[in-house]
Amino acid sequence: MKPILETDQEFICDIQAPCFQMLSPEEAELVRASKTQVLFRKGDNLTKQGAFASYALFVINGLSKQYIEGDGSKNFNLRIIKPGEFVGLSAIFTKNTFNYSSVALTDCQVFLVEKEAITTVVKQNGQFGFNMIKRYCEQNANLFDTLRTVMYKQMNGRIADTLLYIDGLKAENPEVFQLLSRKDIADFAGISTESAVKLLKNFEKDGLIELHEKDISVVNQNGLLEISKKG
Amino acid sequence: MKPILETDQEFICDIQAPCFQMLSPEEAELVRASKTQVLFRKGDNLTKQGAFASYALFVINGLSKQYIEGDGSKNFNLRIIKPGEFVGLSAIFTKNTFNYSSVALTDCQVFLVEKEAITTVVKQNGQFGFNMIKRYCEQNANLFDTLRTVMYKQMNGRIADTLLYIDGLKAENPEVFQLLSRKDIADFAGISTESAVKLLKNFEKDGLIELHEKDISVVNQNGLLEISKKG
DNA sequence: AACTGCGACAACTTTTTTATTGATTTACAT
DNA sequence: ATGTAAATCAATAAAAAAGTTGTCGCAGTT
Repeated sequence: MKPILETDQEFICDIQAPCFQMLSPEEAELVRASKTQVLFRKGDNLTKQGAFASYALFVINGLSKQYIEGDGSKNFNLRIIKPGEFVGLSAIFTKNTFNYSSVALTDCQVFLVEKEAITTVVKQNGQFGFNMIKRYCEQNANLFDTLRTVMYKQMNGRIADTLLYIDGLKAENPEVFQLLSRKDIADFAGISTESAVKLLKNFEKDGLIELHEKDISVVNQNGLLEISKKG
Repeated sequence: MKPILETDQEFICDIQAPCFQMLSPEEAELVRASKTQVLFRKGDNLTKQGAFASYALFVINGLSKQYIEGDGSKNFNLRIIKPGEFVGLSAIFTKNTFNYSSVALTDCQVFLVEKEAITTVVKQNGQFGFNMIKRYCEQNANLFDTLRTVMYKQMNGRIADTLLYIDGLKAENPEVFQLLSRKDIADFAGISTESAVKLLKNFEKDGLIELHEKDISVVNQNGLLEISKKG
């Protein structure tokens, strides 16, 4: 009888991603030894806000969304996680719980790498550490932008930001809008679902975007940038 | 500004569950110090098969289901997890990955307790260890039963087993059937959804059960037991 | 070869979820 | 007080998921 596979080990049996290319053979071996590969199905949680985190996740393929949970069921979407990105890095060096949740928008093949392996390698390999820091900085900058948006902009500016952000992912992932509901878009903008629907219609009427079922095309990017700037 | 709570710390601020009553004040303190409380919303994964496990979960309230994932999207449901039960114990003493997934059927308030705290307490406190072993044994026995069912029984017997199992939870959780889809029931019995639907209809026709929307009442328990025995 | 048990597929119905729209209310800012 | 931004509510429409049913075919049994 064929044993039931916990993860599809054959699918990607080694560390191909560019981010791991700079590791020495020994370091690669260390990571390899303390990693496991998991297939998260569409809808599965990659991380749960508040749960203990003894590892970081590295996405090989598939898209997921990262969000913070508030009271009630009001979530705020932070970003779309793309292949080649880490999730849960923050849990490694500081807090030992995840400070956000994330959920797979499509099936996702993911490496889990234990904390110790990452910290060891970072300490040994400056280039790898540098990359890690760079990722942190980018995330940080994005968080500041998000915070600014939430604090100072109103509906129009927020949804414009959201549309520009997601549209920016469309080149690599043409299907990205199809994966998101109106509620998801609203949760990115931090507004109510109904408001999001109405604003999208307005934007379409104003010739800024086009709505085809769930897909959205940005027609007038400068117009959206304008609205984003006005706030 | 009110800080965003990661978990509802106020909701249950101490360890009330009977299972923790036997701990000495120091032991309780150890557990308390290395625990965190998380609200898993309906549909959230409590555990993901194959992911690293550095903690066990203790369910305070809410129901969830535990299942193993195969290839494709064929899941096999193992059990309903009730308040007062542990999830992921197996990951603590042996393997450091979860060997099953579980998902919240209702919102679930859950303690996560770090591995080390549990092992320490078990080593110190024989009574607590004894309880832990007892839980293991029960789970083990259930797994053997399940295995037997899967190996030797056919559809009728399997679905009878499933109905008897879930019906047994109804006293404490009258709504349990409403939380399960026909696919869920099929996945407990290890048969196709369509077969499950047909068999349920047959059982109703034969006066063994009654179907009201999603709820199911066992009318003739002995009949089901009979079918279960016949296999 | 005929039979049995059961999954797979297809067509269809029902239920649930998501999306949409207008009307109303709340909360600030002026 | 008045106006504006945006959430909430309620009603409906549309889309997606779940449930149902009949038919077929495969794999083992007899």
